[in-house]
Amino acid sequence: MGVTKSALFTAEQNQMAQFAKVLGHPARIAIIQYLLKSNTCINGDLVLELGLAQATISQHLRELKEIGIIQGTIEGASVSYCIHHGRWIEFKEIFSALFDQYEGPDANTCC
Amino acid sequence: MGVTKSALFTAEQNQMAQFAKVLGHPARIAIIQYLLKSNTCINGDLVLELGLAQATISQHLRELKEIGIIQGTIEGASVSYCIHHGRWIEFKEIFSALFDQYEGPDANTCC
DNA sequence: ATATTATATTGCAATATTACGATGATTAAA
DNA sequence: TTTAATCATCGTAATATTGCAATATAATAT
Repeated sequence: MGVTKSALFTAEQNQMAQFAKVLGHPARIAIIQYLLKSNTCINGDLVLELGLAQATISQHLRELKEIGIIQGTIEGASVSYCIHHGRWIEFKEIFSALFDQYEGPDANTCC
Repeated sequence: MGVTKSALFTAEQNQMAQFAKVLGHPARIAIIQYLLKSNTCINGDLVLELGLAQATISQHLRELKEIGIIQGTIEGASVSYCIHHGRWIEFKEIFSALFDQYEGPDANTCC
């Protein structure tokens, strides 16, 4: 049916999945990496850097913005994007907690 | 066109995106969390826990297995799943590195 | 005012994902 | 051996995602 049954899961599970989903495209990973390196960038920078069409980059930027991991500021005729500090920390902590929860293989019960 | 242009990105970017994509569904987050709590589980456990059909759970387990984050062992008539230690550590480090790369907002250049 | 630059949005085609019933394969129990 | 239990795979319907050309919007420059 193609539609995720979000009602079966907790708000936290849905949020984690939504964030992971946004990172689940190499263009969006590349945009994040570019921002980590350059602090800011505009759509046009990414068009040159990634080799995708302007409309496509704009769409990826929107998804990153919607989940809150980046923010955009109008700067004359262009829009300057950067990492959203608070949101970055928030997701970092959520996923660190997940990763740290793993204790390592249990010799008795592990398959 | 619906097909990701993987050729435009580095192997690392594609790998990170593929892993994030697998985590990008609440059922798969829930499966991971269940495994973190119980060490092992079988398909039937998850059907009861999550409320999705057996075929659907099986499909999600396959995706987690394909990326390597879990492994399955035949245990009589059932299959016992658990976290794949090495792969877990590998992804943990890749994503920790990404998250730690962020230095915080730069007052001069940040938007 | 007009042209230029930069980005967002719309509409569309191709492909991918999600979910599940039905079916098949395998093991254990009766 | 028949039955039940467990899981994977196939086929299919509904929906989502990806990518881009065309167009719209907004700011700046001429």
